[in-house]
Amino acid sequence: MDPPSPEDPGRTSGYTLADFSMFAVAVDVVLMSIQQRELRILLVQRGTPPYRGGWALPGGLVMKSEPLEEAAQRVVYEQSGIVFRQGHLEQVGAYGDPQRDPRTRVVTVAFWAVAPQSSHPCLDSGSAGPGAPAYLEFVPVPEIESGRLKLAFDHAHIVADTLERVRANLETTTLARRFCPDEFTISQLREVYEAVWGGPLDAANFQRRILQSEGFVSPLEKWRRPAGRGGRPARLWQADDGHKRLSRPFPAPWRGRS
Amino acid sequence: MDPPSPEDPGRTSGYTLADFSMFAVAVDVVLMSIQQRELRILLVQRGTPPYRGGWALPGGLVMKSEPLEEAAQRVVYEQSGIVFRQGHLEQVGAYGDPQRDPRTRVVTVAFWAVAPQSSHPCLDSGSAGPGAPAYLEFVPVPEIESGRLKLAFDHAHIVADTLERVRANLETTTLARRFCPDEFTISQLREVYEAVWGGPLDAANFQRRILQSEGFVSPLEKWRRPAGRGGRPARLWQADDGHKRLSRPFPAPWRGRS
DNA sequence: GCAAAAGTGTTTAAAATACACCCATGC
DNA sequence: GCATGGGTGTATTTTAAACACTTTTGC
Repeated sequence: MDPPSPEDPGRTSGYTLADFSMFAVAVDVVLMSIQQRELRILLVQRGTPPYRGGWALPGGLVMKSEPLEEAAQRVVYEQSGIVFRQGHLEQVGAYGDPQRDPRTRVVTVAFWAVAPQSSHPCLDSGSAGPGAPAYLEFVPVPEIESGRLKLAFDHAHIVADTLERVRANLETTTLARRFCPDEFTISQLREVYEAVWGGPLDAANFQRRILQSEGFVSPLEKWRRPAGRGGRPARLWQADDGHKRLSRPFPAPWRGRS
Repeated sequence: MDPPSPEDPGRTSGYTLADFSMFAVAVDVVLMSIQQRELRILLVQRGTPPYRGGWALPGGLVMKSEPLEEAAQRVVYEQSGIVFRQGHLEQVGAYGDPQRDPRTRVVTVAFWAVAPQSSHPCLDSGSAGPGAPAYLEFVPVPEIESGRLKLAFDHAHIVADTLERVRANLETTTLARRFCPDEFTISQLREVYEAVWGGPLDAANFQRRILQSEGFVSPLEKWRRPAGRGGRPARLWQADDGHKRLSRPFPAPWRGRS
């Protein structure tokens, strides 16, 4: 909208009720998982037009009296069979460009969530209705960010915004714990940072830095046996309560310093 | 939604088209301004039910083919006469609780923006239709955060989320420049930080820290005469291009350190 | 001259970085 | 023993914080 000229007689005049229509409201979910030390995002191959055969985020329309968060959990379950924790769901934002869906105007609310590590997506054999995906898998983030994979709608935009948010939040909050099981080692936590930031961290300094942050992790009197070809047993830790902002940001080497 | 039981025969069965309805979509805007060294937010006193007479954020329904950002600019202009820059508009998120509006289900997309310092809101004498506010003013943030002022709908929640975001972004981005005019002094920039964070900063250390951050400000060969009872003239600076993430976060004393 | 605001210098404390080194295990 | 991963110690560099001090103006 051009800045309206101040000499307009009445600023709210000129509209009729027909100008204000109802909208289709949808949710799209960026479901993340770390597998083989790589950050991955669940993508579905669309079984119906538009963008039939193209890659997209799991998503769908919100029901009449359904909270947005519940819709996000529902569509992920319907399309992949994956159930994730309520606390591990966070909003990215609303995407409402009038042209974003070629069929009709849709405002979509994007969420991101963490899938349990063990979870593997599976198609719903019982239903192949509209919206049912043809195929789905956890795709490594580098493959998506390279641009080789074309995503439907504005989903590339949604993914980019989400990754920026998640990477930034790793610096300033205790978010990394969400990617870990209930009991975890400091190395597992470090692998989260390395997978999301996409680069190695000094294990010694990482350990100290985490333990210095109050309210991040608490020690357990348990140890994990070394896997593979040996190594000292690692102490297990549990997450402290709540999703907190760190008192001091966690230093991120992945961004060029001035 | 409870986690659905895995033995459900078909995950997508059981819905009919009637379950997916159309929604009213609105925008609400947290318009900020620094006046008398205080951060303030534009609030309108509602002229129509619900919450008639209560305080609320400027907002309204989105039109059929209107981008969300344009709707945000439009409703602020209609309700206050204030026009702000496109670049100074950022989304906070979508708020879609089924009970958030007592009349019908409304999904609102919240934005925050910066008003030019000189701008003062005025009612639209030409129109008193539905949605036209009865009164409006820039209310100091401490007054809102104290809880003495009750806000309509979930607007207290929107304001809280916005303030958290803006305060955090001052640390990690060059956001503060948006609150300044085209040419400004380092003290003016510091006053932005002090108003938003709500506490004093060391002027000497602040100056150095800003100048060390590449891509924040560029010097002009201009100086501002001291106001009031004297003082050394201050150099004027201009904002470097774009809204950038700082290479190193700006230290915030307002958050307790561990 | 004196007060006020802008801006620089200097000292001290704290934090990040790099990396050497010890610990406990599997084979 | 040796490789492997867990974990601690320590020297070095970088950054933040506190505040003394100089500069340039208005009155």
